[in-house]
Amino acid sequence: MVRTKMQVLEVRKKFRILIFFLTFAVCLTEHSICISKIFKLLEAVAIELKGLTKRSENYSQWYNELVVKAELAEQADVRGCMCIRPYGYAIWEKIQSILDKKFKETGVQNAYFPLLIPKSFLSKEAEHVEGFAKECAVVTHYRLKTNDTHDGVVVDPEAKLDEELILRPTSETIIWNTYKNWIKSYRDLPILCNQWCNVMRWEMRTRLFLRTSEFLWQEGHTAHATREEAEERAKMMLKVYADFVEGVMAVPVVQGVKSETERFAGALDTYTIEAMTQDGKALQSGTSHFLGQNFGKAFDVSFLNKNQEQEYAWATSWGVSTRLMGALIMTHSDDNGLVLPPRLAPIQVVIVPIWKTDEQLEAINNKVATICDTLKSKGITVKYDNDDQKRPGFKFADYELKGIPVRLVIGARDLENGTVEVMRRDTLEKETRNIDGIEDYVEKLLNDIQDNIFKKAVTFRDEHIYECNDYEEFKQKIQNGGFFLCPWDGTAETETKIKEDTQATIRCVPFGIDQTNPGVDMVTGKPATCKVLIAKAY
RNA sequence: CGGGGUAUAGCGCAGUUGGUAGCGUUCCUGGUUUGGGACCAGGCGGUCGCGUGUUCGAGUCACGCUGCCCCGACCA
Repeated sequence: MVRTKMQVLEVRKKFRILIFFLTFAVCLTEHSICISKIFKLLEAVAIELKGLTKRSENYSQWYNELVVKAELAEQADVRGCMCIRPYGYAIWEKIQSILDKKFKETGVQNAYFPLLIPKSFLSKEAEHVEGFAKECAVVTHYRLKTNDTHDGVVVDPEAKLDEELILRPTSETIIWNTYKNWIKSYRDLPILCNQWCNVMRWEMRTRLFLRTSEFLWQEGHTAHATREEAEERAKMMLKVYADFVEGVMAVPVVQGVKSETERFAGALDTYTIEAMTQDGKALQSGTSHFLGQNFGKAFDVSFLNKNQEQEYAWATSWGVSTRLMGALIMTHSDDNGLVLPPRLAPIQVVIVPIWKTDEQLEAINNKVATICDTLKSKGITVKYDNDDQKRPGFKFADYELKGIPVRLVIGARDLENGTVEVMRRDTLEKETRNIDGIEDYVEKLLNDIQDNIFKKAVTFRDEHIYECNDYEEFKQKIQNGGFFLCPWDGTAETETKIKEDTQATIRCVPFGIDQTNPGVDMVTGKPATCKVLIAKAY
């Protein structure tokens, strides 16, 4: 990180204190002022100057610090839960509004189903309960009683529930229990519902946005008269996700289908999009499930088809969560902080004035007012920060940390020359341009940034996808991250062995690759059924 | 659930053989500043996680409890 003048002054101050201590230490050697203290102070000086941890030093720590320092989210004082701060939530709201529109364009309607689900519902689909039981939080009582001293101290719950409730880990059960009442005839189908909500999964280990006990998501649940229609819907929604994640978030993904062991509990097929993080791991960013008739049978949802036959309804479900925020961060951001794609940035352009006198500020204010109006008329969100409580250098660093795509700086000097300084966040390149027509330039620049960060991410991903047929070579190379395209014999045993040996898992059977003659399995040497994508995952 | 660590000002930390708590930062006030995270001066802010015990006296010692973090198990 570039050391600023002010930081240098700060170091000098710290060293003055240090030298003071050292002098003291020399004077009082017989009293043995601890050398370790001096080292501790040195360490403190180093930490203070470091700012954000570098990605190359500790990727995991860099991520955690960035989420907090960019004011996206923080750990709540509740086990495994997070508080999403206004800036982070603004990004989520943009994700929501754009996706919501895309869903509706395919005929989906929004609805809402309860947070609490009777425990017995979960048990109705055998595989489903197997997959989720361990992650369920259970409501066993209602009404707390306070203690006898009436000092407001809440003690034990008083009334036990006859039937315990679970907090939804996902809503297939309550929704299909409801669909039973909605579906009598093929004329009632399809039903295409989505809900934006929270779910709760009692995870052992959590990380902000990537895995939290409570998280926000959308879950779509559709019911269809035919198998073909349901399968088509599941694939259609995966395409909606992939188009959104690549087109709006500028995050490239690999699309594919999950292996049997990795697929959703209760699904016949799980389609997935897998993003690659900068440390070469896979991040499952969205899934779409073809559920067959499993939930139709479990909840007795049947209808009279066109041939006058009673038939169980066919189902899909599909979801993306606040985990997308993690994918966003781990694809684009750098050692200076967040890098946001313009199409998702809550603020796309920030304008910082630099002035000495009130007259100068007023002149800049007037000039900026017209620029802001023109930008807004182009649909660009712009923030003018003439707060005189903060110095320009502070603002520069802060807006870089927050990932604002474009920064304009206008000072008294620029007013005289008719210029403006333009900085793009993705490359941190600065240039001075004529202030006339700057709005058109900014509009073009935003598009350039969107394209550039996507291309950069695609290049990075493609450089880290390897074809591999040799298990020894694989075991060695996978330790440095990356996606590996390998022939697989289709057995769960092989999958387990790979996981035990390397911690890597089969992410998917990717679409769009040649599967004729997949070769022989690199672990067992048996004929392969297909080539699969293997990676370590978040 | 097992192993380890930790708990002192909003945040990050120091606190020696037990003697009544301090540093940095944040925040507030005033002034000087403002083209890359300002400086100087002054000020506010803590029943030291909770409980019991030992002691004339506990942040410090003992015992118990609780929260959080790390490692493992777990993770559609």
